[in-house]
Amino acid sequence: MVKQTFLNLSVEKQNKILTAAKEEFARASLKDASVANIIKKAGIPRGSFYQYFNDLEGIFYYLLEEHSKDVKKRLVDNLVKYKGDVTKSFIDLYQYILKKISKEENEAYFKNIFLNMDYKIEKMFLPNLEDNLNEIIQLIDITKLNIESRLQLIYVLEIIESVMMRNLIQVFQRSVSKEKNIEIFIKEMLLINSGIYKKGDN
Amino acid sequence: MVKQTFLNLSVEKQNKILTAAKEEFARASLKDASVANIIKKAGIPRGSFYQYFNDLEGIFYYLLEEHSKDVKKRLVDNLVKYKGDVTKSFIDLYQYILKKISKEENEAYFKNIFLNMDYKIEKMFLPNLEDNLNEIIQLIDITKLNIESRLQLIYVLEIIESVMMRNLIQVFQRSVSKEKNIEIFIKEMLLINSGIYKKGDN
DNA sequence: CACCTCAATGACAAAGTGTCATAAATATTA
DNA sequence: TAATATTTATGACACTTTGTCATTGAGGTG
Repeated sequence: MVKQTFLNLSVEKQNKILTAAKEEFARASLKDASVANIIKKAGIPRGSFYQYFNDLEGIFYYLLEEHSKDVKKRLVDNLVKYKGDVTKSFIDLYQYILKKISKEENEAYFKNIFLNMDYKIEKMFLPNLEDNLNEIIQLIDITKLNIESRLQLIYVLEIIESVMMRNLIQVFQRSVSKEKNIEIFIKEMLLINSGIYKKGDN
Repeated sequence: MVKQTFLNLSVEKQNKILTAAKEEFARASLKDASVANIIKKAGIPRGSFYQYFNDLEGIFYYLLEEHSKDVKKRLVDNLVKYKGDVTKSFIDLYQYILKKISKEENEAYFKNIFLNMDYKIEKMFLPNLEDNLNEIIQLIDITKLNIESRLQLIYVLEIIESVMMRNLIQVFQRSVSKEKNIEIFIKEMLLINSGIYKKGDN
């Protein structure tokens, strides 16, 4: 958890600490990173760190939250732009995230995050369906979807998010080009759209 | 990594250590568990532990491997039993895993695993598609599937595994009964089967 | 018995964690 | 302005854990 003390700090000092933290998380996963390294890089005493955050996780999730907000905003924008088309919105979102995590200055940082992505981090990273459900659901055009209830729409969103996340992780896991990776994601989305079973056989 | 020295030990001694480790991993996640606790519980000196395993992860993944083998066997059995029907095979597999992880004596252990499931653990836990692909693919009846290539079949399997895994995690994350959880998984499988888009609209 | 191989042992250095009492800085009030 | 209250800064400290390593012990073999 971030503490009020940190938020009271000048923006410059905040940034100095956040930058140091990001460097540390670019060097090592949450599991292997250390408070010791962050304070060394930021040039602050140990005690200060613990005035600002509860622990290492605190600053890790604080950093991650920025991206989370950004991703959610893009999804909402997309749903408006594509008039509620879920598939188009998520394919665009996928490309947006991919571009972001591939940026030179972010790559090592996101590599550590994605290769150690657990479901707590995933929940933080993606627009949290449980919290923002209503806002997102309202924007979706359900007339094209093969669903009969709000609950089924949630299932659809969860399936898409699962598939999206796994594909993003594979960016760092497999030696596949960005272009190929997008192609695979789109193909999987199309499979989900049309169904994996032959029509009529079900 | 497990070392040969451990495998040379008597089965009783091996079990004493594995039991202690399982207790520790029932108490805490991989991140929070400690070698110190395992050796205390097992009553072995510190040096011995490091003769048997490289580190904590070593024994963690060694334990997990047992389940991995078991799950893979069940999937193969299912594919035979259900004559290559992917959906039926995975729904049965899902129920099998759910039953196993809900067992009294396993619950705390699996809770820690699933709530801290990252993609490295996931890869270990599930029948590894990359390693066992051929064996599994051969058993699948593709005539019912809406696919045109071997590659698409892999996509289908990956989608199913993603969805399965997320639902398993939610057993421990959400306060939903086992029955309801199975129901949701089945509904999601049916959605994937028939497609999330209305037929003809695509 | 002498030798060899492999297992057992626990002291140790290194590294990190989170806390706490105290000092310093800043804000508030009289 | 001076006194007081609040907030922030600091680093020493106790504690926990890790992985190593030199030494000891046990069992088998020629």
